[in-house]
Amino acid sequence: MPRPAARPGEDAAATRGRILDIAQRLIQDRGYNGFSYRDVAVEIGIRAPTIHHYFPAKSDLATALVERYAADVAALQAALARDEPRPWKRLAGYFAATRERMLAKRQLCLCGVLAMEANSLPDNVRNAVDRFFADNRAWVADQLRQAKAAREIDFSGAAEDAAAMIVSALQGGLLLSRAAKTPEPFDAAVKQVSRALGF
Amino acid sequence: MPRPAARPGEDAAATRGRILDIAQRLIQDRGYNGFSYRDVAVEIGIRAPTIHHYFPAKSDLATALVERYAADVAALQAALARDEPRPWKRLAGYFAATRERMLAKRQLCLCGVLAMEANSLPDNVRNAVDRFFADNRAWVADQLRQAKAAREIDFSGAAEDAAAMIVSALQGGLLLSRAAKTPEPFDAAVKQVSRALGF
DNA sequence: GTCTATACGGTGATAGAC
DNA sequence: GTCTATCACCGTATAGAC
Repeated sequence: MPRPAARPGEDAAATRGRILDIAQRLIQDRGYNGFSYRDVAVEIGIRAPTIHHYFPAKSDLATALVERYAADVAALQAALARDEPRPWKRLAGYFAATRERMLAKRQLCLCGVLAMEANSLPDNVRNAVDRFFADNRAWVADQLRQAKAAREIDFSGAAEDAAAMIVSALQGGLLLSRAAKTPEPFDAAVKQVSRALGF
Repeated sequence: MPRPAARPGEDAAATRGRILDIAQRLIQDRGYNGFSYRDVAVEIGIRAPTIHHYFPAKSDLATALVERYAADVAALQAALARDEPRPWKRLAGYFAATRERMLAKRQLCLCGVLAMEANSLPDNVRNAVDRFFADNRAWVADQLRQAKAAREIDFSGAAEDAAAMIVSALQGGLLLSRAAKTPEPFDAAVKQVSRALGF
């Protein structure tokens, strides 16, 4: 009789959104193979099979998650490009956003986690993750070129290589910080990257 | 009657070694939560419960694995320090060894994978992984200081920060290369790191 | 040292009632 | 839209025979 909430009329897409939010947090926390529909269900207050109504298979949930996540990051990058005229400041904003969004909650990048587990993931998910990193590298490389042209920063070699190094350092820094249970390794890596670029 | 091999007298510690080898490959491939005793058993040609004879719990296997892996890497670093008088060459050898050992088999660093899954790992395993990265950072920082003192390379800032950046970039590069199914991102990241140091 | 048998819970998924 | 019931596994782990 005393069933808390979220039954019939509770809303339509609201439940779907909650499923995505909780699943994303759980994956960032424990990985794709480390969470179950049941885990998500108990947090919402529904039964596990109900989730199949929104996402028939677990891989459907993962696919939707990566798409939403990639769109969020792309929106952040677009906002930085719109609001911040100095390219080097856009890069700094990107670093800071990575730190805030991920490290404040002691979480890794969703796509970083899924890249690690790529070998046990359906192809469409794996391809979406690959695209995420390719897009990020391209965006970072673009800012690097603009900042260099504006003489705000300096680096030798191709912008694409520098971008690969930067994205790798961010992902790896998150990894080391998780193992160490402190933001120190991530912060040290980002500090050194910034210094190498000259800001 | 036609039982292939590895029965009673097959040897003592040989089976233990095979278990470790196969389990390490599977973890690097699919993660700690992505492999089972059964997977290991079928590859060896024994039954799953037999493995409990060698490693009572799965976490015991993981612990032994991290210890052996850390010892292997430490031995490599010691060999480089012994055989290579130029510190910058030792760093280059460390980068190359990471590339060969991991990327040739399309595998990640064992401790990188376990760091990702740290939240669902027993404390002793997590601590061993943390120690692995701390030791690696310390070794890299040491080579950086020596190479700088010998005027072989140059970098600004603290050697510890640069080491954090380097270890992070290596781990992240492996991650991006797994997603991309090509060594290109790793190679690009390492190329840029080398260039930033001046070799 | 390896086996068979077994316990017991978790997992993704489906069918059908309300 | 959510439930209950149920399925067919798979997972780690233990007990005891050989």
